[in-house]
Amino acid sequence: MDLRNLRHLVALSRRLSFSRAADDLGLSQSALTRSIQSLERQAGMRLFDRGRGGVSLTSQGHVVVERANALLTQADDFERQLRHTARGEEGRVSFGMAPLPAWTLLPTLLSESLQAFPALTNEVVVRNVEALWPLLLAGDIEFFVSAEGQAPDAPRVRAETLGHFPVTLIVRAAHPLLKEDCPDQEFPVLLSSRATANMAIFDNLRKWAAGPPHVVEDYATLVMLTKSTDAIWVSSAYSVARDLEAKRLHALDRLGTGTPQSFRMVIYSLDRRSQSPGMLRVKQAFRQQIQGLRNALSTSSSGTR
Amino acid sequence: MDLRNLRHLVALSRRLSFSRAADDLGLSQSALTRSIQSLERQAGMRLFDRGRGGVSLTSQGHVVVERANALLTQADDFERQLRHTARGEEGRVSFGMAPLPAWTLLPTLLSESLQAFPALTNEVVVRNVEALWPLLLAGDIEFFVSAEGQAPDAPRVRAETLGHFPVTLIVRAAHPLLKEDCPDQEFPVLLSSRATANMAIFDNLRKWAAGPPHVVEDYATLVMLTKSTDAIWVSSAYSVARDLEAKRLHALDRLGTGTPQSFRMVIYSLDRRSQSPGMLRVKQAFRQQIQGLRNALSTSSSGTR
DNA sequence: TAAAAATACTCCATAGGTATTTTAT
DNA sequence: ATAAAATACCTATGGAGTATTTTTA
Repeated sequence: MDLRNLRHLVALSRRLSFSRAADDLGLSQSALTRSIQSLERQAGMRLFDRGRGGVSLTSQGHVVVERANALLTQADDFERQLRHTARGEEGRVSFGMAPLPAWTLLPTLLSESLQAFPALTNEVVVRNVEALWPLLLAGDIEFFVSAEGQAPDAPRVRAETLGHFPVTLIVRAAHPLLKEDCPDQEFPVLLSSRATANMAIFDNLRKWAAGPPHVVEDYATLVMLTKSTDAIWVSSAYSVARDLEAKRLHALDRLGTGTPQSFRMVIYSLDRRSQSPGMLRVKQAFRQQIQGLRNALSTSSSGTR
Repeated sequence: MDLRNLRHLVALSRRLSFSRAADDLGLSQSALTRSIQSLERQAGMRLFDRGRGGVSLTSQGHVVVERANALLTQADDFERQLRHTARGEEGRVSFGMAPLPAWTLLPTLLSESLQAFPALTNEVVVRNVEALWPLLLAGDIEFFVSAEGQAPDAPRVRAETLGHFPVTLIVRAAHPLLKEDCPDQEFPVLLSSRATANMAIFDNLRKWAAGPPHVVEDYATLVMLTKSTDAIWVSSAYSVARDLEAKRLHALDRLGTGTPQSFRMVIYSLDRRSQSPGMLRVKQAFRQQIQGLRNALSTSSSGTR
């Protein structure tokens, strides 16, 4: 059953004239005649009565046209949904996020997605990197976003850079270290991930750090702690852009030369799996967001000249 | 959007192997490969991930396959309904019947139709011939069945013979005329149609008839009258086969030579309209029924030898 | 007789087949 | 190295166009 013939059928049923209907369809009259003939042959019955005074539907024709219309409607729906799916505006995206990128990027992404593409189902898992790898390898998630780190060596993994996050030491407003005449003094250190504990930055921190860093995965808690104590939070300015802007938190310019000023935010996926349109959309959205953060921060810092 | 491609899609989604699926479809592996490629090109996205360990659906593929399945199901339904409609097992038949054929043929036809083809809607109008012609010409009914008569000359009409009905004079059991020694006596005459009043038979009846015939269109009334009075009913043995068989009514063998012994039962339709499968089915059913009546009556009359 | 549908023919796009090459484990 | 998918090349079916004939009111 060729849908093309059915489209011809309904066109003819509307116009009740081969010439006019053919015109509507952008076909020649003869082509339409043969198409309908072929359809009638397949159907095994006459669908139209031809006469000088035009064309009329037979009683069976009426029934068939109605059903053909229903079928064509569903076929059109299918094609439209197909286009949406191809654009990642429909369907499902399952992915993972490490806490820092989740806190930084997820709220904006989801609020945009929910209102722009209500038909797209987002399934997001927020875990630490160690927990995300097995999910990726098992195929439970299509990709995940985290700071660059070492991949398990077994599988073929595709790692694509989303952008660079500045490494920032964050302290509360009116923190002792913000004063010019700060006495040498030790402060507790907060981290969101154990992985960060091995970075070169941390060695540099030893000067003011009080003992081993506290690792807390929950961002809300970290923000609250940093605001209410003298702890130094090793994070990224991007993750608290709002609070920095409002001067509720401050960036400490004491990373020390020779230590990396930023880290790479990476999207990990299995290279044998193709990337879904939804994933491509998410990837692009994250890159734009990071670009936006970079611009916002550079203008605000140059704004305080 | 070609349904063929979608069938290939679902076949592949079931087998998850191009070779196997192609085999299922009666296609070569290369043809299936190209078909899926073409589909993916049209869709603008990958639907399958190919790997040595077989083939797997992408997340979008899953969604698309589900919808394709729904669409194909409806397409199959469409085709099945099309076949039914073509066989007259579904759809609608609108037709008319004159009282005599309606009484004789309709109950059997409808009871068979209702149980065998519940999806076929029957719309039957029972009127006298004069009332049926305008309905036919207006297109309200597709055909009607009545005894042969003169058609209005205006339109092109197709008249097809369904069979021959015997003309029968019918009287009650123990009617005076059934006795050997019946005295010359006059009896009232019953007709179901004014049209019959002009037939040659009626002249012959003058011998025993009492005045002009009574024309009654309602068959139940006619049967009741005939059974309870000495009236002579000019009808057909076919219309009261049951009562004749049970000897509640009797056929009077006094038509007289030279008068027609039977009349033609005809199905009238407009020759510019094609005949619907439903009409063809009804026509055939009527012919079979008339054939059956002929056999039943000839064996019963020969059975009383 | 004139308007509309049906046919005759031609062309070409494409689905499909066979044979072969590429790919991934 | 091998099994499976992708490609190359060819054929044939049928959808569509132009020109013409047939039909019918």
